[in-house]
Amino acid sequence: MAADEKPIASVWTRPRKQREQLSREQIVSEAVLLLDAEGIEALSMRKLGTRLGAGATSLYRHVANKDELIELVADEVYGELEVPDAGDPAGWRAATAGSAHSLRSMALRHPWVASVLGQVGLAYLGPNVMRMSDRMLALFESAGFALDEADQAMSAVIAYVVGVATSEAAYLSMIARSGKDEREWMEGLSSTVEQAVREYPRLKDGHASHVGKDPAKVREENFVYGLDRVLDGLEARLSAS
Amino acid sequence: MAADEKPIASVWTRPRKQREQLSREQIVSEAVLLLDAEGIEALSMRKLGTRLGAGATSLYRHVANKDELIELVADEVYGELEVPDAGDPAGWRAATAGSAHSLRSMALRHPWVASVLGQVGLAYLGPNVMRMSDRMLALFESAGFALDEADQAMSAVIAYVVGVATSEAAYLSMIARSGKDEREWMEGLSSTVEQAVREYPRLKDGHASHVGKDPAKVREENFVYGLDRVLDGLEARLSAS
DNA sequence: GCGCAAGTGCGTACACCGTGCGCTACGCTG
DNA sequence: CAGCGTAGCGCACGGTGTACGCACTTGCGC
Repeated sequence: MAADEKPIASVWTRPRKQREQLSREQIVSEAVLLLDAEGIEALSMRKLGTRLGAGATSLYRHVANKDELIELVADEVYGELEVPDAGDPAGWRAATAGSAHSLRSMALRHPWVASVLGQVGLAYLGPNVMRMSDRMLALFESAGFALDEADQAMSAVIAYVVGVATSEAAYLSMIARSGKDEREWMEGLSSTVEQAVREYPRLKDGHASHVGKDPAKVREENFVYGLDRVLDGLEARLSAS
Repeated sequence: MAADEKPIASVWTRPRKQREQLSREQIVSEAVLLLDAEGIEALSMRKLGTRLGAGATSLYRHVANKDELIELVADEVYGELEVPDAGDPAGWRAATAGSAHSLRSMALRHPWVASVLGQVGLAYLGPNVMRMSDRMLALFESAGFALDEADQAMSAVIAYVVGVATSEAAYLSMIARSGKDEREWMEGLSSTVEQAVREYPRLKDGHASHVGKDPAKVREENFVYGLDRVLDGLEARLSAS
């Protein structure tokens, strides 16, 4: 022992330099992990800090505040989207449908995105959002839309997908919170539904016609149906000019 | 003074029975007011209680928890929707378009709804939601859709409108938080936008073509464009059978 | 090699949140 | 008048976002 312990203390006791050094990228990607695992309401600066082996307020050196973190995180997952290259005009419809499916499945992979879209806007300045907007716009231009209309057409498709995904994601996270299976959950609620639906024969029949089917498949079919209608409408517009 | 003050005390000093009596309806409608005035992040049980002249925790006698309150509040504003009666099939398109406009303008009147849709789902059991779903379904059935397809068609239209409204509402609340005018805000951001958009000529031109126009009008036109495409797609489907 | 500025992490603190619990006071039924 | 059910409330607990100032490390100019 003896003597001034401070300088010795040794490499081992000293807290590894002064932490491994945080970075914005690290923070954002750990936040995505946390969000995927526990949902939006479980994201707190403290918990995220702990996960990174850092104190709660250390994150503020790299991120202005929680809202900014959420914007970063939202843009991050937009980076997962796959938008095909603009090829021949004939492939336009398939390419657009592919992008739409990619967007939907991203939103279902990260259901918390849906609860964040209403705060964060959709198309704002994040590099990944911009890149994917640009690529989609290229798709529509190559199909024959003039720039202004291409923008409107793209927005329409995105709006449709976001709308579907919002409602699906909300539904799925509700189920996830209950800890049950999608099927179990529907069975558990069926009596309540029956009662609520009593006065509305149309809704009742609608519900009845889904019973017994695979809910995930039904959701997918509904998505495709609407997407086809949107694309039909756009295609008609295209061949009119 | 003198004597046992209790029974006298008089109607005036006595704290008005024991408060005016809260009710679920009162709570919900005051919550809507608060949300409209200050946005979603300003809604707290304490603040809402105070506004109602009640203690914070008194609300829990009428509402299970904050999440349930939010579900109630969401259903409440769905009650503002106007869905025309199902009349002759010819009027189907106009009636649907009317419903869509009604939904969009509700969402812009109450921009917080957008940030709540991702948590609350859309179509779940609230009486107002059910009533409006039923009426819209009637619209599609009277147009000639079979029940199952009517349901898909309705969902498609709603998804589109929700998607547009989500992004518009997020955008508008962002501006509202900044305290600026929509136009001022866009000007304040224009240099940032220009920089972000530098590498993407398509996005750049798209932005450029909007400059100087009335932003609210642009948003409305974009909405109508997409809605027309969706309705075109549905109408085509209808005349094919 | 040294000293200093810039940048990073963290402990503390504050104001606020949702909500469980148990007490009180009222209005109603018998 | 007794008693009971119910509504409101004060308090407390554990959690939140984040401002602030201190301690330390790192990198750069001499």
